[in-house]
Amino acid sequence: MVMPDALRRFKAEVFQALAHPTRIAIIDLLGEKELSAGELMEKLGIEQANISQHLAVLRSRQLLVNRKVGNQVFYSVRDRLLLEVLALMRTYFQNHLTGSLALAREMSSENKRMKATRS
Amino acid sequence: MVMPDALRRFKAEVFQALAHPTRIAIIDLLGEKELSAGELMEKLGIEQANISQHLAVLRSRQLLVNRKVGNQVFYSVRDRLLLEVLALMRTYFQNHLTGSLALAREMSSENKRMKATRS
DNA sequence: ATAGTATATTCGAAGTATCTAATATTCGAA
DNA sequence: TTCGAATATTAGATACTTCGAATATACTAT
Repeated sequence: MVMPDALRRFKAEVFQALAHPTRIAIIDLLGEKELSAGELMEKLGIEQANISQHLAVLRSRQLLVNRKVGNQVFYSVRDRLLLEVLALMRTYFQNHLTGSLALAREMSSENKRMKATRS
Repeated sequence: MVMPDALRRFKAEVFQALAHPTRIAIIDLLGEKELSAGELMEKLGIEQANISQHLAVLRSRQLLVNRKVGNQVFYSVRDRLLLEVLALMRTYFQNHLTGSLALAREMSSENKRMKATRS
């Protein structure tokens, strides 16, 4: 029996939300601790409007929640289960990165550092 | 320290591959057993060219492998870890589906059946 | 009230994804 | 070798995503 289409669309939307390097970086950072939009902007070194747009995507798919404190808006991951999914994916990526040759070349110098750190 | 950009792009590509309802359906079906392109086409009821294109996406990101048997091409999931990721996501979706109101409405009749089946 | 800071939204250009229809390739059987 | 079946690729139309620039909103402090 085939999964209901509505559920497949829902899943696809969540994956779609994760399908951008900047948004992956955002979720990884927020997995450690809550951060304001401005702090994220600083850490990622991208335009204010751009991060705001990416946050809007993650909000609209309900991967993030936010709370206002005065002038600032602090974001965090809505459900830590999502972080477990990402952790599992990390294992997956480690299994297959070396098979991805063009990438391996591009990353040869960053490789050792990476293995020592969390992602 | 921020994750290297090349790695973030690689991850994003994998999520991108999962970011389509038809492709999610394909992976779910192949999680049970190897199937030919034609069998997938039949089960999903979509155009031949279309499924072939979706299979090409999944192949190019190396989520699937294939073997030829005469005229046919059989596909299977390359790494079962990916299926574990999808299984975890199922739990995630169950936690949040009910919060997604428009969807809940759309699915009200399929709901009980769904909980009884694997997805 | 006004100015300043933090964040969100809108707009338009450029790029990417998706679909169908048409065509190409590959293989086995007659 | 030609035919038919299974699959892949290409082409072109349409829809979606992404970006930076400009503008809007919301809140604080003066």
